[in-house]
Order: sequence, then structure tokens, then C-alpha cells
Amino acid sequence: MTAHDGERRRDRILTAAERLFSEAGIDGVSMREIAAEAGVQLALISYYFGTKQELYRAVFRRRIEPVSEERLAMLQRILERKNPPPAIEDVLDALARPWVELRDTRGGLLYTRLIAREVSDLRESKRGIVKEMLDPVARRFIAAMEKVLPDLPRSEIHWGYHFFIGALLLLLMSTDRTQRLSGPLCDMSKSQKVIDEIVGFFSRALKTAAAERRSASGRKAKSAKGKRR
Amino acid sequence: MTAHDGERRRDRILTAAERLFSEAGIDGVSMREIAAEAGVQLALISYYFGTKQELYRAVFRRRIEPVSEERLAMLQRILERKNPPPAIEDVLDALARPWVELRDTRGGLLYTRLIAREVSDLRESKRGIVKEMLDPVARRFIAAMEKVLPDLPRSEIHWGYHFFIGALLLLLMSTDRTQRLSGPLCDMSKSQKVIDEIVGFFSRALKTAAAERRSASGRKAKSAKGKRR
DNA sequence: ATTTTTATTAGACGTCTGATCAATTTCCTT
DNA sequence: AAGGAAATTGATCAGACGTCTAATAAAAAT
Repeated sequence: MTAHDGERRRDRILTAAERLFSEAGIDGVSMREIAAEAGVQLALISYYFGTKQELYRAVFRRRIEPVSEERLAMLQRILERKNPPPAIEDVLDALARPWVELRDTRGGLLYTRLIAREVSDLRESKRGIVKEMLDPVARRFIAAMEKVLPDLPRSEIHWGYHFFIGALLLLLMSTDRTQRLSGPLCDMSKSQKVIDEIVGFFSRALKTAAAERRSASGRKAKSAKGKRR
Repeated sequence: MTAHDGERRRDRILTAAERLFSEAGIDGVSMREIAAEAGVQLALISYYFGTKQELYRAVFRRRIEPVSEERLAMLQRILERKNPPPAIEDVLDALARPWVELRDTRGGLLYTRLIAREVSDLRESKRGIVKEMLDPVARRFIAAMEKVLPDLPRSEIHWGYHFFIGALLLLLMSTDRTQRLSGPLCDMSKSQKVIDEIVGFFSRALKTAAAERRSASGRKAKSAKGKRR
């Protein structure tokens, strides 16, 4: 085959690996299966990526950077906005949307499953993919949450972040079960709906908690202007 | 070795398999590794469990039933209680506690990781472990949530359930990352604390939503004590 | 036009895989 | 104490595994 489409072949390998890894994990897929799926000779994978582990990392690298950049860009736009001032739902939206919407496009769903699988893997820390590629973005978002919810203790912000990510991950990775248990009650078909539900739920929860804190400390100090809600 | 500890050997195999499967998944572990970890001859695994898949299922079966029974017993005790009447935090507590506390005891942590891994596996539906062993309990709990929060639309109950399970799973399976990102702000060492945080967060969120519904529908229809779904 | 570099192929390597066998030991029942 | 069932062993099977190497084909550089 011509080498003119060389870049295409390298990409085809990544796409095939992404599909298969997301279904069965790094150990559930053989290099030969990947080669076959990509319509490529086995040795070509080693030529481009070296070992299987390195191929695995390359699959992540291709997708993480665009999503992270979009998330951070959205976040910065929000934080710089003057009116209306940035709110928690905007921050959570910037966290969820680039990811959830990736689901709709090119094999994005596969990639979200891949991430979910990686996070749940005990050997993850050995590979360090999450730590290297995802943690920096996470810290930025947590900081933003602290900024837009100054009344809420930092520990509650952090808990909320982890709960939110957990909910998001489960939703993205096990849509089957959600459908099985909830059927028409939870419509997962439209990304927009899913984002609205999860962002709405968590920002309501966090805002309520912040309001309670505010009124509690207001009560403690003399000028209790009322226990909101 | 004496066959007197025959049942012990069968159990040793299960324990070893549980440890290794939870770390590396069904494909990341070989029968030989399991045999070595259990201090047992390779063929003995096939003797007791047949194929590798069947061993995998047996690992789940051993743990799921006790936890499910405890959950359902707690749930029933709660629902039958007259005063104070059952509240959402009791239901969520019954959902989380038997699982989180399992973490402290015998290799329970490993098992929770195993479940998390299984839920995130696309081939899960083929094996059907989650569907067969976990879904029935899930339905009971969703029904209970609907019962103690009659004002909340069913769809919001379902979303809340999935969010809760997602948060719980992530917390149980990736404690490393939680510590890495939040350090002392999220103390994962005491199970009691973790349960309190997650149960508190979600029951506050759901109760607030229900209260808003109540006042909203109270506003819409005048004295309507609620269009119960 | 010739050399150098980059892509791509075909094949084989030693090792490990899950499964199965007959043979042997241990246990339980009588 | 004998006999049958259950437990355990060591060995072996064909095949799949990831990786490597040498050879070829195409492209780029000179």
C-alpha cells in the first residue's frame, strides 16, 4: 500500500485500539486483533508505537489534550465574565460538556469508557495516565468551584467535586444499566438532556449547601437576616 | 496436603482470585498466578470451578449475596418503622453502609473494586453478573426512594439514584486519586465519615428538590397537596 | 540518478495461555 | 479394614501471546 496515507494508517491503528481497548481493556485485546481491525500488518504497530503499553498511552494522549484544552478555555471564559458573574452551574457545565458531547462525535463514547475503565484500574497509578493528563485540569476546576462558592467550606467543595465526577463517569460508561433500570425515566439519548440533569442536580445541591452555611454563620453572628429555606 | 482443609482450599482459591482479579481484571490474571497465590496446583482450580469465567462468577457470588441480604434487611427494617418515619437518609444509608463497611473487613475493598471494574466493563452485559445479582436490589431501593420522597417526580428519583451509585463507586475504587487531589480535605480513612459525607450530600440534595417541588406545585395548584406523579 | 530515510511486510522467536488427562493420594462410609 | 468417592497431583496439549529481526517497497533528499 502506498505510504502516502502513512498518517492515515497510524491513525487507523489508534482508532482501532481505542475501540477494542474500551471494550475489553488493555489485557483483553491482542495486538493481532488491533492489527486486524485496523487492516494493518501486526509489526506496523510496533513500528509506530513500540510496545503495547506505549500504544495504550498514545490512545489516551490523542484525545485528552483537545478535551482538556476545551474545558480550560470554557472555564477561563466563564471566570473572566463580569455579568452575569460566574456561577457554579457554569463551572460544572464546562467540566461535563466537552466530555459528554464527545460522546456524540467520532468514537468519543469509546474514549469516555476508556477513561472510566482506567480510573477504576488499580494498576492505573503505575501507568500514571490519569495523574499526568487529567489531574492538572481537575485542580483548576476545583479551584474555580471554590471561587464561585466562597461560602462553602473547602472540604465540601472537594467532596462535591468527587461526587460529581463519579456520577458523570458512571453515567457515561454504563448507559446500558441506566436504561435497564430506569427505562424512559432517564433519557440518555440526548447529550444536552444528560448534561442538564447532572449539572442541575449538583449545582442545586452545592448552592443550597452554601446558602445554609451562609444563613448559619449569619445566625451565629448577630445580624441574622433569616434562615433562607 | 491433607484434604481435610478441602473447603479451605476452595476458599483460598476464591480469595486469591478476588485479590488478583480486582487488581488486574479477568484478562490481566492467569490461572497460574491464581494457583500460585492460593498455594494450590493449577488443575485444582478447574476441578472446583471449571472454566476461568466460572471462577470469575463464583468470586462475585460469594460476596454479593451477604451484602445484598444485609442491605435488604436494613431497608425492610427502615420501611416498617413508624416513628420516626423512614427518611431518605436512612434509605441511602442502607444502600451505602453494608458496602462501605465491607471495605474495612476481610478483603472487602478488593471486592468493591471488582464490582466497580465489572460495571465499567462493556462485556459486562455478556456475563450478566450485574444484571443477575445486583439489579434486583437496585430496583427495591429505587422503589423505597420513591416511597420516602413522594413529592419528587420519579425521573428525578432515578437520576438521583444513578448519581449516588456513581459517586459511591468512584469513592470506593479510586481512593488514591481522591487523596491525591484533596489530601486532608477528604478523609477517607474512616468509613463512618465517608458514609456520612456522601449520604448527607445526596439526601440534602434530594430533600431540597422535593421541598421545591412541593412549594412550586403548592403555588401552581392552590391547595393541591400534590399531583402524586 | 543515486543514496538515505521512512513505511511496510512476512515470518519466526521463546514464553505463556486455558484446558484436560490419567494417575495418585486422602477422606468418608460401611 | 475395605472400598468407593472426593480431592489433589504432575504432565501435556495445541494455540495465542508480545516482541523482534531481516528483507522489501515507497518516498524524500541529494
